[in-house]
Amino acid sequence: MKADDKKKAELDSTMARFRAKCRQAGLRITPQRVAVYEHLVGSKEHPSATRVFEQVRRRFPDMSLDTVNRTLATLAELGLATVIPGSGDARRFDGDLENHQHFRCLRCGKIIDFECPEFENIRLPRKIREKYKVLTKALYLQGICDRCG
Amino acid sequence: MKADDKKKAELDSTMARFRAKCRQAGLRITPQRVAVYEHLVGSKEHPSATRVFEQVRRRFPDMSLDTVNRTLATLAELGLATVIPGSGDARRFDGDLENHQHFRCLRCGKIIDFECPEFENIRLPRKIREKYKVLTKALYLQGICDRCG
DNA sequence: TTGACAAATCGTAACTACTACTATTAAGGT
DNA sequence: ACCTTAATAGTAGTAGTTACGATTTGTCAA
Repeated sequence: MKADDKKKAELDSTMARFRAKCRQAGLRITPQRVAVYEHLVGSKEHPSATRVFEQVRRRFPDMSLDTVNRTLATLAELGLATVIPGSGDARRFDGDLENHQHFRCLRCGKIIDFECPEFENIRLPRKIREKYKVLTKALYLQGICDRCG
Repeated sequence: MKADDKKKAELDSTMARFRAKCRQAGLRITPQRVAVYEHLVGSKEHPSATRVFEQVRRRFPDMSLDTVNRTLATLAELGLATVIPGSGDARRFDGDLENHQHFRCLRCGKIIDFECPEFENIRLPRKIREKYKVLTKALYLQGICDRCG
């Protein structure tokens, strides 16, 4: 199973980076943090904190939702995860650091990844570049997905 | 004061469009709706529902927050207002229908408008255009503003 | 290894944003 | 002016997030 081996190697290096980042920031590597992060990078569903909690709880029955929330916030601060733009519902998280954008279905809430090189290469207006410190730049689409349309 | 006259005329036509849209959708034109909409289009601060409530309450002391929330949702449905992308805090609304984008300061929460023709002319990937029904497209920036930086 | 320290966690409570419900009010057509 | 019914005020309920104290447990150094 070559494909599986490759996946496993990828996960290993991802986890190694996670550990490095934590150590570098003086953060402890707790089983809870590892579990939350592992779940996030292993999931393609862009989960909310509650969703992560439900899933991780199956392996750590007495983990608290607060820990999940704090951990996700920490991961976002470390740059190991991002909060996906939204319009007022529960925060949704993404552990994929590759440059990509999101489409959200207004009916079922599903979030779909896509790439848009044209957007990534865009030049922001001078007024913005010079006056403000831009930390994140996202193209955010909303609409109806194929299953709901 | 020519400038003032022009502003007044603009507001008049904006309110006329509001009335037309309501009538067309079979919605009643209540003082509360008018007050909320007037405040929204007159404000450049991209207010949250609570903020609108606080302001409008000064003229309508017994208006309820629920009405503000419902009205803002209605305005968004009618296409007279938009919900600005965010990362999980209170929804912020915008009554400006001109095509423009938003920068949000992570420190003070201020939202700044800007235009980006390059973005507006962007061509979305085929995969997205063909498979999904895209209803809104936004460029969303986060960072630190000039006053906070 | 063991022990000490401090960070992280659990459990729970508090808080905020938003939504739902019911009785009452009032917009808009006749 | 009246009647119908949508919209509102007031309030209660729900969901998401944050805060706090007591306890646990990584991490480091002896």
